[in-house]
Amino acid sequence: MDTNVLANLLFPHVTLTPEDMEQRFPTRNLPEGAVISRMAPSPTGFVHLGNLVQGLTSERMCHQSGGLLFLRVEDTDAKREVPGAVQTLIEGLRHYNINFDEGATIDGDAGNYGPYRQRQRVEIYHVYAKQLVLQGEAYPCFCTEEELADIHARQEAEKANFGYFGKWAVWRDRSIEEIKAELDKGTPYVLRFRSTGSIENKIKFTDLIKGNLELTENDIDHVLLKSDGIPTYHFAHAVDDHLMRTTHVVRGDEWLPTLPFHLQLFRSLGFKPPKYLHIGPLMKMDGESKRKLSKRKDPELALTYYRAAGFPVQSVYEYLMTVLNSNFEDWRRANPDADVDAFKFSHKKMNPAGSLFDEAKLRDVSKNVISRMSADRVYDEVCAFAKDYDLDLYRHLTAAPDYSKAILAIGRGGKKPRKDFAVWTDVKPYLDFFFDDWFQITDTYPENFAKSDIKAALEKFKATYDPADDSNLWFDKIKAVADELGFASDMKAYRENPTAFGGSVADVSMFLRVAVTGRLNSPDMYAVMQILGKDRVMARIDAMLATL
RNA sequence: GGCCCGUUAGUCAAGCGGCUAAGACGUCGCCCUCUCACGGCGAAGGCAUGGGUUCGAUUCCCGUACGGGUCACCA
Repeated sequence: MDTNVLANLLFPHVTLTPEDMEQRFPTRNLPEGAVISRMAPSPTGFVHLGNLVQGLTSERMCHQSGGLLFLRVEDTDAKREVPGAVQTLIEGLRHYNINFDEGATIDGDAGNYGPYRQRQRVEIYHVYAKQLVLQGEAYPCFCTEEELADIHARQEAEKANFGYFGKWAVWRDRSIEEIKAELDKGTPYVLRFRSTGSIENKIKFTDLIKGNLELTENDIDHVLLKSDGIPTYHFAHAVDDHLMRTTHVVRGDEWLPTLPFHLQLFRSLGFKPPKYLHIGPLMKMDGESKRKLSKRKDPELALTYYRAAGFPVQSVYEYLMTVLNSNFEDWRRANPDADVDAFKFSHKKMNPAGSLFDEAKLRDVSKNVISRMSADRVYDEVCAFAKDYDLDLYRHLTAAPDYSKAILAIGRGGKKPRKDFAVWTDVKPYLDFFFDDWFQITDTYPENFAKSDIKAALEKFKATYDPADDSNLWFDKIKAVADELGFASDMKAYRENPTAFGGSVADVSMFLRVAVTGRLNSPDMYAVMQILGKDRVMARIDAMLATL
């Protein structure tokens, strides 16, 4: 067959050539070793952990190598497109420190290698589609959906491999006349790749994460252009990543099975393939077994889930880093205050297998992250969270910012900061007793203490409490109260001979704690009283006394 | 079913032919000038399995099992 005739029949409007494209999108002028990579999501409006894992890897590799990261919107499937998705995506990723140097923006494009939305690149794809037809490596296929389903059914019956190949590839070797006849009728068609591969052959391939792989050649005549003229992912991937001069493709390892096809495409098009990093999936426990996190079943896959659950952005970010680069945790311990950007990310530290998503670990990372924040920062973040998810908390905090910050500053800073919060929803139960309208007695005294002792302790403390005292003097006074009651003021002595005393200074403290905070547990009582102020402390003790 | 990837404790993981097989989370126990939160110390717990190669295999090769992925005009 004269491929020239076919090419002009299918693409009469295409006058540009691959050479024109090369000139329009020249090789980028970047230093040796600079990584050029991209995020190429479809605009479904659903930003998930998988996106973030991939994006983080790309972003780190690009920006640590002096390269650049761009955003390309894979909107070739119009059915899945959600309005506003690009904005959601860009903003979501920006939260996580993923910023693009180039590519699609909320309302357009930025950069010289665009357009960055695939549906706007149709004429570019057609240049190469025509080229492949000319080379005899692509042909039209007029099969209907039903015919393809029938082929699949017959393959199933014959226990044959699935797919459009070999004898099943019914349009592969039709005459130009037959093709023209269908074209004249206006029958819709797709453009297929004419694969010369065989499943008898293996190809060797080195993935930057998985290492050396041995894959079976592709023998399927995959679709290049859909019947609406829009390319499939595969074809767009080859054309775009070549023209946009991508050096590294980071993607989920669900793409591994189609990699041989992609490699074929690059070769047929005369492109040098990029380096690939195929990341294992994030899994979760489902009963007894693991499985890949799924969009439909697992709400925790969505980034919005973590925001609603109250995880700081930085916590999710650092958790993901620990999953991606196993030495991140060690680095963080050694550099607790360093900016995360200072960590040297390496694809060599990435695990070839999938990882189980571990919320307990996330919580631990988060506690550490939050413990390193200043009180002001915590205040700001909690307010931002509460504004959307807990208005009551928001109002309390914003009505008394200095008071709130003082509370949040307890045990913060220093070498061994408190780690009370993993998520922002932990904040309210931690500090609610500081606010009079929330304060209530939730814990009660153990039965084995006489009310008279409790009463005496509270009264004695009241008589001597002076907020001007430093913490040592404050505590000495409590010890004195203990002594007067016949309680041990020295814990060591008490532990050695508990029966010799009515109780200990710890118990006296507990009497005060319940009266003042309403609970058996609280942060340091000295700090608590300092923040509450003498009036509140006295009022609460009086209220407790009234019940005894 | 075909093809592919993976497999070190409950989880995340170091390890890259010779080690009593790191560390972290979780669990449990003990300690720590008032509880809690920290912090410290300690414990339980592991190289899926069978063959090779080798003086020697967690490490290399093959099989098996198990887990995962993929076989669309979705990405």
